[in-house]
Amino acid sequence: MQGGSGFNAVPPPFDKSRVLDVKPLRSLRPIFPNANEAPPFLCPSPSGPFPPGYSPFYPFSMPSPSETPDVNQPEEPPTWTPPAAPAPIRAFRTPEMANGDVDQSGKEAGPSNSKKRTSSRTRGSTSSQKKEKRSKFHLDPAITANYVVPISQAQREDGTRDVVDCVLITFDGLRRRLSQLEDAKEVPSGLARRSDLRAANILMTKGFRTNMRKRIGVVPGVEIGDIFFFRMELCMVGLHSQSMGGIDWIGGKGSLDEEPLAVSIVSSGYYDDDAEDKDVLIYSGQGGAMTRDKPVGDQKLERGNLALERSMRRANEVRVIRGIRDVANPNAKIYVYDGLYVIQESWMEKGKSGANTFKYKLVRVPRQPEAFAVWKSIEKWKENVSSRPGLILPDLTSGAETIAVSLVNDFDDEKGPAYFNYCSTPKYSKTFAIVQSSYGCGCRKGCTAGDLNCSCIRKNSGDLPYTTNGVLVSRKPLVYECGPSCPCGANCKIRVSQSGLKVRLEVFKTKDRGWGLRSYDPIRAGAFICEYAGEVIDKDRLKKKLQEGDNDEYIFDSSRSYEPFKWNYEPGLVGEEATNGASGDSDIPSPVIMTAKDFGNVARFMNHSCNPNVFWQQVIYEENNESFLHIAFFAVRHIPPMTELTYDYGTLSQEGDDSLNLRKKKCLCGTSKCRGYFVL
DNA sequence: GAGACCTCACATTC
DNA sequence: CGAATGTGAGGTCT
Repeated sequence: MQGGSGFNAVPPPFDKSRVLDVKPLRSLRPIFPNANEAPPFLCPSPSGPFPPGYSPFYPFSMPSPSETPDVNQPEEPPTWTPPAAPAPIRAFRTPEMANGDVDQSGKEAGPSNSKKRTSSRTRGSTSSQKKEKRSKFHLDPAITANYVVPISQAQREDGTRDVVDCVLITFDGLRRRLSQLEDAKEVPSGLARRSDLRAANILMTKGFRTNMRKRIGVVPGVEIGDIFFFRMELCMVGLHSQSMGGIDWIGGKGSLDEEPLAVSIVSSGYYDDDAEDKDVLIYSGQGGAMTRDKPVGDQKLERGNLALERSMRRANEVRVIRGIRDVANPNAKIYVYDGLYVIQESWMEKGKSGANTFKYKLVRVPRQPEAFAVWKSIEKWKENVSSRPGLILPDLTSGAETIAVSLVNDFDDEKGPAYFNYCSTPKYSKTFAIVQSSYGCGCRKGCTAGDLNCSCIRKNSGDLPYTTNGVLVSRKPLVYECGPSCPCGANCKIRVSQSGLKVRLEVFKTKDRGWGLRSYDPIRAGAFICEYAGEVIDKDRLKKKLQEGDNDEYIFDSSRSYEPFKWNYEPGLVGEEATNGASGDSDIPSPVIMTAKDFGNVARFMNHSCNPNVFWQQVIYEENNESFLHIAFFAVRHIPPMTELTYDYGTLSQEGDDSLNLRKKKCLCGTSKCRGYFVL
């Protein structure tokens, strides 16, 4: 995920200047360097003098840069070693098997034997070693044992952007796969529910997590504006390690000289917090709420409440995560990391039920990039498009898409991109129809997961390629969607990419890369964004076009070389040798080349990045009794609103052709993985 | 070290 | 659709 709050062409995915802004705000550096060596608690006056070993408090004095962990250090990408042998997750044990074989699964899980190693009381550098406990779930050992954990011990303690991305992408890949199995009821009931918890449990048991060392302030690799779709995601990247609790803290384990200090809170609306203001949050303490076996009671100054109280006295920063109702899925919440806050005051008041409730007034530390504030602005723009500053056109598609796409320039005076014809689907000439016997499935009521009588599901190797939420489960050489001759209705789960835009997009002027594309809505990993529409041409015509000096900057070419990246949880499908899940695979009838110079859709505005947040996937479905390939774009990871959408344009597979080499351009993606150039 | 306790989840059902 | 409900997880703490 990329930080995504810049209004003005912040080059995602990694705007270093923005992160630099955050750094000085970090104040109290290791308060508890080590539980065993920590000096007794001291509370210096804000203006000093400060006891040795303590940094002064912000804002009275800035911490010295050398004491601030450098979020922007060159990152060591996690080395990714796929398992030696493919281990499909489909191989779940039945409960009977698992119960009869508990010892074996424990043994096979490897690290689980090491739980004696450290006392659970030790904190600091050894804290993560105790975590390698046994999973509660009885999985086929082949799933867990073969899995090489690509997270080093150091990365487990302290993350980087790449490690955080890796953890989240792996988590959601596994979660989607489990969810797919659950939908298909391929797993014994009861084992499959809550794929989020199960995925997190499997990975965390293997030590597949980061930032386990709890800390006050900045969490390396997590950026303000990052979004999460499950509480477990917050745990896995060390942003907030309580799986349910709203307040997370360190210290205070019963000893008097070690007071608890809050590190983070999640405001999700369970208590009546006041979360309307973008910079101020009135947060309720924990406890006292009515549960099944307990009536409403007064809150006590203990646990999280005590930690918040102590953090207020010390003017410590507290990370704030705001839970927001997901408009696309009203049952669910999206968690937005809104940066650091300080607690300005606290009081006790009578809640609705008459019981005493703690209240904390948290105020956002200034000079941080906007996050929640962006959401508030977008809310207004969506109500009334003309309130969007810099708006040129409310809908540049002139109604061709199901959802309007704004054209905005809040950067300079340019009035819009060069003229082109908007078309929402690719223009194929007859010669490109795929010779393929086309036949529909027979599902009258819509295709249901696990129904192997459905020929469309069978074409997708027996899986429904999308989850119930319409999220793509795995990258594949080809995804088969239902077509017009399928009797399933338009609401069929296998009609995701053909049903048009789902998120509110904006074409905007970037600061140095022409026009770009971004979204007002949050986009979760695997969600469909748009397809690539243009005129389909063949290789020869492309070559000729370029030799004639046509300066076409809107080419899509699936036959280029694409940087491999791991997205599916399943090892083997998209492995180290496979490229973009496409080229070189015999499943692909023919490469797809399109130009969107004269005819195209929003996808023509997506810029290149060497570390993109969007990937393409070939999709096929039949139209007018002939099948055509489509290029559909899906989110690599969760993408916060207003983050520029980018994909990898790929590199040329055959070097030496001058007309092609001329199309190399200097890359401005600014990511740590930048190759230095890209190909138009 | 085992287990009780705490908790602003989530999905499903009504 | 909101409320009710059941099954949860990691961390804290005894």
